[in-house]
Amino acid sequence: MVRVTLKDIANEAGVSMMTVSNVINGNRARVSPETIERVRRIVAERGYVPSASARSLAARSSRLIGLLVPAADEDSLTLSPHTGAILGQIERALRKRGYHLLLRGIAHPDEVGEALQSWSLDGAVLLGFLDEEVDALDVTVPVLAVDSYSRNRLATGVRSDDFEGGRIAAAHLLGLGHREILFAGPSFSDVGVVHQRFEGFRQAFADRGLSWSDSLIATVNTTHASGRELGLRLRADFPSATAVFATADILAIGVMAGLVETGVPVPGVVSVVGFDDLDLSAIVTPKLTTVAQDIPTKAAMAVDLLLAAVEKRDRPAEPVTLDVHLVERESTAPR
Amino acid sequence: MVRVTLKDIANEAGVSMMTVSNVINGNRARVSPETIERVRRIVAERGYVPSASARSLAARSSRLIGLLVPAADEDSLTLSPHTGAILGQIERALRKRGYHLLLRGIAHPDEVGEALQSWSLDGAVLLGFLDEEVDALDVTVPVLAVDSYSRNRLATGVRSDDFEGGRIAAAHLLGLGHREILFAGPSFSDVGVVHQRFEGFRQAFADRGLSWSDSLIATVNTTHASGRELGLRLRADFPSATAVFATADILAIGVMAGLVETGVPVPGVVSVVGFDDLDLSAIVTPKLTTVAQDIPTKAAMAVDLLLAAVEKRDRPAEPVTLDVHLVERESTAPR
DNA sequence: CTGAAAGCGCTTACAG
DNA sequence: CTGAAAGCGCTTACAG
Repeated sequence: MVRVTLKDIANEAGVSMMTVSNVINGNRARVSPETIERVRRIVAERGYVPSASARSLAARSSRLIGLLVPAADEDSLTLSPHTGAILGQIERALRKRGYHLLLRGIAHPDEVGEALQSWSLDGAVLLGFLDEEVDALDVTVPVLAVDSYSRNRLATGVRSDDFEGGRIAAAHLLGLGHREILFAGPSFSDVGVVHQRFEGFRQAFADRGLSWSDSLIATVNTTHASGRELGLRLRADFPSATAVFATADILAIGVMAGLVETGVPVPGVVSVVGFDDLDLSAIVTPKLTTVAQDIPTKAAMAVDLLLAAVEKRDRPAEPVTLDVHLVERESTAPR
Repeated sequence: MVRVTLKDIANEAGVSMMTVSNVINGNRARVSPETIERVRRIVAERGYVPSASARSLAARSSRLIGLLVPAADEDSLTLSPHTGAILGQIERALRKRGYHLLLRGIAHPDEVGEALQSWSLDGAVLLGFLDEEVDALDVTVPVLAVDSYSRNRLATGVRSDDFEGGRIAAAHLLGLGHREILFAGPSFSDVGVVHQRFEGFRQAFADRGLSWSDSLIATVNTTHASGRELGLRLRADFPSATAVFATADILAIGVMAGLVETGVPVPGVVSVVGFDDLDLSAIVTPKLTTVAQDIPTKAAMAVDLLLAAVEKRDRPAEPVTLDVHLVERESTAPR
């Protein structure tokens, strides 16, 4: 099986390779309509597919975008439900614009540069990296970090309005009469997203002239398992808490599971609010009240901003912040 | 920013490009230890990263594997929880073996060939295609279809023991005293996986010398929403049914939701068994009894078989079938 | 153990 | 509107 090449098409059409190239790349102004027609027909007949590697070697552009996701050394990709949801959307947006997607797990930050260079990627979307990792990035092509608050000028961020999300979550619970509200999430010295949600959370107290006891913080991983553990020991460790704001749905769902296991009804005794609005969150019992992010828009925006930078051969534009809203379901009740 | 090339390294090391190439590709036998050492050092110092497109143009191999997933025209990828789980594992297995992954949504079957040719992919994993689509495939590089029973010699299949899975699901329900068991799944004229599960399901009845009324089939999509709809109308449409075997967990969970919404307790009045053992299935209420597939092994096996074929420049080996087992949780009870 | 030459399949200026 | 030449950064035989 030998490959059909530009030269084959050119020979058969009786024109130069250049002309075929122009037809294929849609430089219509440079070729006569009849030639275009003839070349098109032969391309279709012969089933010619241009070689992307030859093209990317000769041109400056590969039309390949990396989707880079952290991958602990021995582990598979961190494909949380949230990551999975955004991934599918990104592939689609890219495909519609004629780009291909290289999916790559990153075990060590240095691999980012290697991944970019190796395939001459035109750009990359970073999904799930810590701000400090994004800060340290030194890249030569446009890069876009999802859910990042990094100040690195080489990587634009796209994220939801995490501050506002934290604020409305707390405001909702405060409105229901709760005052002792536990903030549960990963350590946020290094995760801007969580930090923002925390600041918004506190703002809601301030807005009401209330103070919030900072002993009501639980530092946990963003997993169902560690949420469950927290739920199991909640009454022991935080006896005064009547409500929990968890920084991710999967975590909130774990907390509910742990609570219920120890006989604490949700929302009867403890109310729980999450963040994300996963599909899952409307399925569990009780259905989770949560701060909804617009994931399709986030993915579309990420691709738009990144490709704008790629196509202008420019650095990415300003960061973008997307609206969030509260979805009230069954996991919260008046105190 | 100009790229560091083979030639730069060769010049600096005072050797030919060929020698550098040999060092980089680990042809150690062809270069003296001192030269290797010197070249290695310079490569590290200069941060040289080989150009994958140049390499794949010159060599026969791109070390790029496609992960092809159906994508309805207007939709994003069909990234079900099951697909998402397997995807992360595949990326990891490939990365460990020095391959890169191109993720591509396929809107029309013809795009498979185009995707393979465009980037000179060394091979591809097909995830979630119908058997009839795999049947029609005419490819020139090794291809591996996950969950396929296609007879296409050009595409090897890897799947769980779906027949056995259907059998143990039904045997479990029969053992609990159920006799009127609904089979709920997608139309299986074209999906071998579902067909196999159905045959196993019936086998369990035959094993006990029982007959099964084939009016107890519900054809539904594999989504939570259509499961819920089935749950809502279950008592009306199938009044005799005391148990449901759904061919996917996400579907089973939807059925439970619909049932509970109409006041039918699970497993009090109706028992439900799923298939997959998603993370989700241990989280929902009641926790789902299901047939567990070994997804990490399925992914690893897919990659192993595919790369064996790629590296031998051969067609894929024989199809592989993986064991399944029943995970008893809370959604089933004696009749 | 090491190297000079040809070539992979395209695109990019530059001419006409 | 069309083309001949050079070159992108590698690897593959083939020599020595």
